[in-house]
Amino acid sequence: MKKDALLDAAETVLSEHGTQALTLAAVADRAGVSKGGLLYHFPTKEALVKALVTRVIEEFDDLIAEHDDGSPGSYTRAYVEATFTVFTEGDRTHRRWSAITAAATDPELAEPLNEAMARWHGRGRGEDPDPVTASVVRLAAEGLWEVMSHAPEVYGDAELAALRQRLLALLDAG
Amino acid sequence: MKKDALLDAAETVLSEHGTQALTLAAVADRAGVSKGGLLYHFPTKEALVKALVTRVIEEFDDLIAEHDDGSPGSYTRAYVEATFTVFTEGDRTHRRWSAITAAATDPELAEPLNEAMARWHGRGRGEDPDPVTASVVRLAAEGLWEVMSHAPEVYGDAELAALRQRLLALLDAG
DNA sequence: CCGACTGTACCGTCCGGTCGGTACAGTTAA
DNA sequence: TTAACTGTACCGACCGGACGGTACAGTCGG
Repeated sequence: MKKDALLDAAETVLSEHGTQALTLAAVADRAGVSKGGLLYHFPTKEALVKALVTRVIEEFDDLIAEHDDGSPGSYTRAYVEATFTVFTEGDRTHRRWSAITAAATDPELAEPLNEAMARWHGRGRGEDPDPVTASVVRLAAEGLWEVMSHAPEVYGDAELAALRQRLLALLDAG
Repeated sequence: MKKDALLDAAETVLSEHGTQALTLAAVADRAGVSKGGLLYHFPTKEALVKALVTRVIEEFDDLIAEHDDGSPGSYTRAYVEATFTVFTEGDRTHRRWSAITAAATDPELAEPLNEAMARWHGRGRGEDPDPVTASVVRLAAEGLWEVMSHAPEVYGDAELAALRQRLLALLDAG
């Protein structure tokens, strides 16, 4: 779909030049389209950003689902695996994510993000054997996003691997 | 100092109306000062935001220091305590923090924040007995910021208390 | 011909930053 | 004593540019 190409362009602009560079003109330019053309598909900038956010959330949900075999307690494990998949992919998936969430700080733009957060970290889901341990593990994965966004030099490949192993081990021990 | 009053005003605007409401006019208005008066103290908006960020970082550093008794492995424990202090304070300290970090997504504005992140999560600091466990615990604390900002309903007082206890227990067991 | 789609010219607003000026509290010096 | 001068704090009108959004004329495949 053409919309996806436009969203791709928006993501590129965002991750290359930051939040305040995300203008309709810049996105249209990047997509090889005029501003009018862009506005035809996304009637407003808010619509564009909202689409950006929801797409990225869907992507991550899919990634979780790929690792979730439905067994009890499998969700938290899948969440961990999905997170580390993003960071070990040579692809800058996590740059995209960080840039997008940064762009969605304003009022209702964050709404889909808040909803996703509540879903990802909500308790009462997979009837974890040890819910507190599961929370700790999920929170650590969440925190990793933050640290990798602001100080990627802190965790190299080796540390990431050790971290992943430890988080999974915690789930097994719980 | 007058500058602190201006920063207070900026924080108020930020946490009440979000990032894009942070205009020089709004801050000046909130502080009961004209735009010119505000610009006198902070020659540019970037200077204002940077001051905002560094002040909040200092505050958190102080909070950590309050809980750090210097004993081996004490830093990570202090980091956890500082984090939970912020969330259990009736004060909306964490709203302020979230709002400010959200405002500092752009290029060099995030620099002090990145430096702080690297410091807070950098290994090789307190010669932790079990560095991986310490990392997990710090990351979980970090993740808590994110979750509390976007979905505060997920963790109530009871869950927070349980979480805190568990994180400290992990450090003892490590 | 028709509707999906594109391009361009333009508008209004908002916002960061500039600038000339004011008020006033010292300080100096005749 | 007082007039000239200086530095600090602050004011508010204004400017220039950017940016979101609109209007509208065109294009092109079916």
